[in-house]
Amino acid sequence: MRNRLQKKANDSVRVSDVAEFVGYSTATVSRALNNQTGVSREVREKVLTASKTLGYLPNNAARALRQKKTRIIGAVIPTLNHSIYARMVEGLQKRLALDGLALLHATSEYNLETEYRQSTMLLERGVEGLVLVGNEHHPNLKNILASRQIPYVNTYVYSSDNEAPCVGFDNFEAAYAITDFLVQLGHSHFAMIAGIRAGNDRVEQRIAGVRARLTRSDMLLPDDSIAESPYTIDGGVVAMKALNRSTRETTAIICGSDILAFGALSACGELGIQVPQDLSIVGFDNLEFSAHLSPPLTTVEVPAAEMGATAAEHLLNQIESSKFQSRIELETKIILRKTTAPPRS
Amino acid sequence: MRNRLQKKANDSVRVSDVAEFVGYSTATVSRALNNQTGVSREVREKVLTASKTLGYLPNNAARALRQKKTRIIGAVIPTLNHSIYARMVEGLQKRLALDGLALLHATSEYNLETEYRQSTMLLERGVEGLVLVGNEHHPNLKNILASRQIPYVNTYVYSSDNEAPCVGFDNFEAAYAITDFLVQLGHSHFAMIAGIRAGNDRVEQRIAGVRARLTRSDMLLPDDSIAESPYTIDGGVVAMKALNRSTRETTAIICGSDILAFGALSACGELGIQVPQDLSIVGFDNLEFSAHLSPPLTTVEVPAAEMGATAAEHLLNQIESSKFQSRIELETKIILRKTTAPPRS
DNA sequence: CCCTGTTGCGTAATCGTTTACGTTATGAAA
DNA sequence: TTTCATAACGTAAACGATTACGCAACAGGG
Repeated sequence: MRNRLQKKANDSVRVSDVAEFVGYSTATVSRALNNQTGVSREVREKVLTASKTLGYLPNNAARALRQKKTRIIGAVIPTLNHSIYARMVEGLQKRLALDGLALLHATSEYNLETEYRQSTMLLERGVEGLVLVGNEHHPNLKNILASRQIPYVNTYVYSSDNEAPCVGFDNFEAAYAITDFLVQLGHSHFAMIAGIRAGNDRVEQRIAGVRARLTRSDMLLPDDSIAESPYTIDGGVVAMKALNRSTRETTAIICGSDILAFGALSACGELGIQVPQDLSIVGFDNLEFSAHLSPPLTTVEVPAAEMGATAAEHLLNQIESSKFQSRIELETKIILRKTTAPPRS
Repeated sequence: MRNRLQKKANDSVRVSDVAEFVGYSTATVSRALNNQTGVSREVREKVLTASKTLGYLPNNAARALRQKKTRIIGAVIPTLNHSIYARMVEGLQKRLALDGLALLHATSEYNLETEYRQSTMLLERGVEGLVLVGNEHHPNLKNILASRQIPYVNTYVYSSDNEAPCVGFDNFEAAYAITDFLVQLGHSHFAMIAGIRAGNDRVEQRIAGVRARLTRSDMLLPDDSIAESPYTIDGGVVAMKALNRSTRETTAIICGSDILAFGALSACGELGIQVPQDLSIVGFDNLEFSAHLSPPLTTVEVPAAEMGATAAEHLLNQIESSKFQSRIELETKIILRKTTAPPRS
């Protein structure tokens, strides 16, 4: 018995083995396993139990070759180290799993060249769709995706006139809104701690959003009150100290990420700057720790996991129905906490 | 010309297309592309440039089917939301990419049943190796991996007598060491804020390590001074408050993660407990924020990215050379900062 | 009784590579 | 000159699934 059931460990059991075992053809077995029509209930059940007992697992490569479907989606994100992206990837992966798709991902390190290389690598792997971050990509990428008719979606970005398919929020508007909130509080001298602008269009859009709101009230955001900084706490610390030296009349600082705001807050502690009495600070992302900073951080909530799930559905729609909503906007929300107050006097 | 080069967008270019283009057989083209011997330099270069201009990308499914190699590694981790795992996954993926392998991963949510399901899903995808977290798994998992001869490695765990292949650190020893450090400082009344024990052997091992060190000095860690808590900041807050009610003579708290320590520290602020004067607190992981807490957190550094890279190499060795070091120990290190001090009087 | 449609199943082609095996040409050795 | 490696290439058979097509058997309508 054991002899009969247990094949040589190395070569696994194929549909032909199952077919032989139940005494039907591979065609019937295949139809039974993929529950297609044309198989009697009786035979189908035989096949199912036989494949259980034999320990059959389908060979995905063969299936993919024949069907021209890998059931794999790709994603290229800046980094997993940033929890905002990790959460998106997790949301993406879980949503895809519901439809039996898997996720292959790679990191770009905020570098468009790297993003391009990783994307082609994923294409070689046969991904049926691609999730990217931002609107700005290597010029060849769009072409190669178009020529192979690979659906893709840009995440973390949205605007009503966006050329490419996108799932995300309007960075300009979000920045505009949080700036508006600070202006309403009475602030008139602003600074920003932004991320690195090169290869990151979201940073540019947020800067533009802040500027637009300030301009409306005849205020300015001069270049020297924008600190570019990598997305690390230390980066926020350094940027805050630099701004403190160069622009002393500032009463409100808008950070491009809660990570940077954390650093800024930490630097304020060192510098003896009282938040929010001397200085209001806002962040972006609403990370877990943000509610627990002292004082708790006012910030903009970004629905990262939902964005991943929505991106997944976006691609699924593109693949299956070919009629789909190209641009999907997700809500951001200002989370009011304790790092903001009207400016002194 | 454009007519000649541009195929119908839908069906992509195959090696037969390249072969036809250069006037050689598919065998030669294949050999040239995979730079094997038996192709003249001249022809090889023709093939290479032709495949560039035609935009040839190999079909991985066909290759995988023929070679019986998918060049995909799988990983099942508890969650990506926890940066310690995200960092590992990133390290893993990058190391694999160096050898042209891709990573498929799924999350288990600290649930062994889920871990098992996700693992079989990855096996169907044809992963050639599996990265797991911890030593404790679904009883079937070991069997199915053995019967298919799929190499695997348990991460985040190490002991010299570990049955399974592992890459990680000795949780027992690490906990022992940090406890020893606190005992040396003069502490005698301890509490722990641990993670959820169910389905997480690392938590058990750390508790055992703490207990072992205390026992050596005739001290105890009673059950009611261990708070089990999910790995969130809020979880740390709640646990800290509970401990504060039940065990008031405690002078040192060992947290199973910096996340929990963050919450504990935050709760101490609320409760008016001075750290480190009234209470010493230590964490685990050395996350980015830990150096920026107030006071900065004394903790145990865990080399997450290195662990991922090492796990990758471990599997690569298993796959290729079949002789390999089964257990690999990584160093942890106590990071001494400001949340620890001798107990009051 | 014949005709037709449907159900249930089998045969064999197919997906795009890699590769075992053959073949030819070339040069060196005998 | 003959022989024999060796290098460079081609032919065709895999790999393991899915699926187009075909063939019985059977039921129901005429």
